Amino acid sequence: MIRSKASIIEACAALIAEEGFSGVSIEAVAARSGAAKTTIYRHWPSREALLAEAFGVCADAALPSPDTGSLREDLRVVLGGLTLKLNDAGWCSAIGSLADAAGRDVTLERLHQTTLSTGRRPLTGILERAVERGDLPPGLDIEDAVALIVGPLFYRAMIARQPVAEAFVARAVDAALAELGRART
Amino acid sequence: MIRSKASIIEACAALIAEEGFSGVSIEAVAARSGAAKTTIYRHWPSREALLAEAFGVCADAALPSPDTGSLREDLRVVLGGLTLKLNDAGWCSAIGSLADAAGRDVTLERLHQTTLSTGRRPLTGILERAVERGDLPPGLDIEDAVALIVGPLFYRAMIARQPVAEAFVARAVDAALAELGRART
DNA sequence: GCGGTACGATACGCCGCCGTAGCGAAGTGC
DNA sequence: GCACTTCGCTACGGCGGCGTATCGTACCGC
Repeated sequence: MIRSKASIIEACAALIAEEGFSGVSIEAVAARSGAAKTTIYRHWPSREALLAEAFGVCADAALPSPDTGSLREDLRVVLGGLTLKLNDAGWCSAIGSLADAAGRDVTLERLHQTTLSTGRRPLTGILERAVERGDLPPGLDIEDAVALIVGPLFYRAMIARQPVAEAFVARAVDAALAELGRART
Repeated sequence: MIRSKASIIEACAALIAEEGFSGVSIEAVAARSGAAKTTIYRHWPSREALLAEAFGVCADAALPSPDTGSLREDLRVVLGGLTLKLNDAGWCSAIGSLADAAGRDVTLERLHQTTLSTGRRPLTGILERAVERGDLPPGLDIEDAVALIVGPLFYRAMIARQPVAEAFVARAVDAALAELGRART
């Protein structure tokens, strides 16, 4: 039947958003989903397996992946999508608690890195196309560029824990592009 | 006597650095410090009180607060200090786990905000003096400026979880200053 | 409508942690 | 050196989570 699986994952994702990655217990998932604890253990071998699967649900919703031909416009679109997520407490809780837990568990570190690299793919794509067009200098370090662009946004939302305003995103883009547009030292 | 208090705080700070803010139990502190659980409860009314006090130890070590008259040089010094902390796994664990937990507990949110505003005071001081000297435009939004400057560094260390290189810090400074030096829109 | 499967409910033993209590042994002040 | 404080040790009842086992039942395909 597997009619319970979906509701279990949904409940688990909601709990991750509320309580954080390490604050979710199987008992709580069972209570919230209406499923029995036994049923959960029938579907997943361990707590980690369930969490990993449920995590995708609340963090994987992809960013837009525009290709307008204009670097600035592409960035505006993709960072608009990112801003929506950064201003969502549940998303921040999920990502933040996983990032935190990743420092103490190799398995979680892998999950976190996978999530990260999947999530920023739209952005790296934009940057690579901009390099091909000549809008950004060749040999650009994509990793550095991503950190320069989204770093201020993540800091604002997840460290300072304050809302990310559209005007601030614009400033961050201006700052990053001013630097990235220069030939490298 | 109070000879036990110091060792308890020290053990608690070490555990925060290792296990994160919400991964510390009184029993673990007792075992690690050599003190009895009873003694801990004699000194602190609750787990939270102890954690708050111990947190200061492993996160409060102040950044340098230079005033060389040169904005770039001041930034170089203070961000050098910050980079040392960001490349320390214990510091990241402490700050990151508190930032994460702050989303679910008002008391911890206050502690986190206090830690943040204390920690960035050297940086805000530098920026304010630069504005007074005319090196930065008047009316500069200090909050925005701080996020622009340190955001990429925090992202690199605590989100991407990779080492922060000196060259990257230089690029982040260049990017932020290029934007901050402009008149605001 | 009959077998098989997926499920819910309950109960179990185990563990780790909570916060408290009682006691005896050190160290400290005078 | 005596009173007093601080401390370590042990034990307690309670709680919540773990992962497993058992049993009864609802749903499915055919």
